[in-house]
Amino acid sequence: MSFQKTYILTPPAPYRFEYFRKRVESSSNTYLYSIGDNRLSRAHIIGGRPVLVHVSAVETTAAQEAPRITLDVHGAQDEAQADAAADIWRHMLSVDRPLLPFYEKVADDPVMQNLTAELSGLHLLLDSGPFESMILSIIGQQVNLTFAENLKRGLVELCASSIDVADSTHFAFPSPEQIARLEYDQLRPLKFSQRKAEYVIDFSRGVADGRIDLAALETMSNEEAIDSLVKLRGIGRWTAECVLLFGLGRPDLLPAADIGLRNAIQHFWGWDHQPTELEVRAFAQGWQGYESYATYYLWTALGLARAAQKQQKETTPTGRRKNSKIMAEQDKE
DNA sequence: ATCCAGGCTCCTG
DNA sequence: CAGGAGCATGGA
Repeated sequence: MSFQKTYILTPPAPYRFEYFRKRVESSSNTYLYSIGDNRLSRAHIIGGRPVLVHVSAVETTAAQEAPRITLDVHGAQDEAQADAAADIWRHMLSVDRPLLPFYEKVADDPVMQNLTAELSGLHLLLDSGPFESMILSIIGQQVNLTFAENLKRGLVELCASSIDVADSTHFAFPSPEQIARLEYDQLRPLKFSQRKAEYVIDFSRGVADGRIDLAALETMSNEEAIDSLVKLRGIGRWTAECVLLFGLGRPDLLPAADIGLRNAIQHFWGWDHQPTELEVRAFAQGWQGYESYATYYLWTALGLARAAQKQQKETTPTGRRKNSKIMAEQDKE
């Protein structure tokens, strides 16, 4: 007895859905997303019940034409629940955020102009909301990405709701209540440090019992929201900024201390040193209103440049041990 | 082996 | 109050 509804999204051009698929694949988010031949699937828990969303897109090769994105929502109890799932996806895919104003804003900088042309149609691809974003960001603190994925998968499989469809299991990201019910000792065997277990569970308990009001972040300025978040144990500025960018989708967030952003500025503008946080702030004056986008494009471009470098190194081998393993790893990127 | 990962807290001097 | 150890593990 379940409700099914299909939504067609037609975001403003330029929009390339391909970037979303690649991002999901490269971050090996297999604990949340399953990748089929022509679609992505993910479960969400809404109103205490899990629903399943299949996402597919028809892309044209014309740069100025946007894709038609289809959302198939299964297992909802009623139309309101299905609509809520569709809203989450509109948010995650940034379909209501045209890119052209950003491109125009940075058009007078040749480096940025080059990047926006290269990555035309790349949108901010977000987490489902501030709670998920916070938990993922806390887990991602300090540790390498592979290890972080193991922790995330372990947490999700430990406490999340799931939907079984055709012998595959789709886990929804756990609700605050589901994580709040855990004890620290349950996360230790998953290789969480004691601290990390405390940060994740304590934050969830705060949200679950109402001490932490994530909805209130919506009406705050970036600085107000960051100030309120960093008061919480385990949450520093970097983590708060991640939540504003990837959880709330703020367009104008500048993570000026971020090592990736500083590396990117040094790399693409040919600085002889890594810019300081202060230098980043001065440098970013020209991005005003679109700092998140500029940052996101620079992270992406630097990632691609690094991958290309790696590939280059690979094609001029000096020794060829473990060839097959290295190839397999490259395929993921 | 050693050092660092898209940090942060807590302890020390 | 700056500076540094410690966290848990994987990859270079």
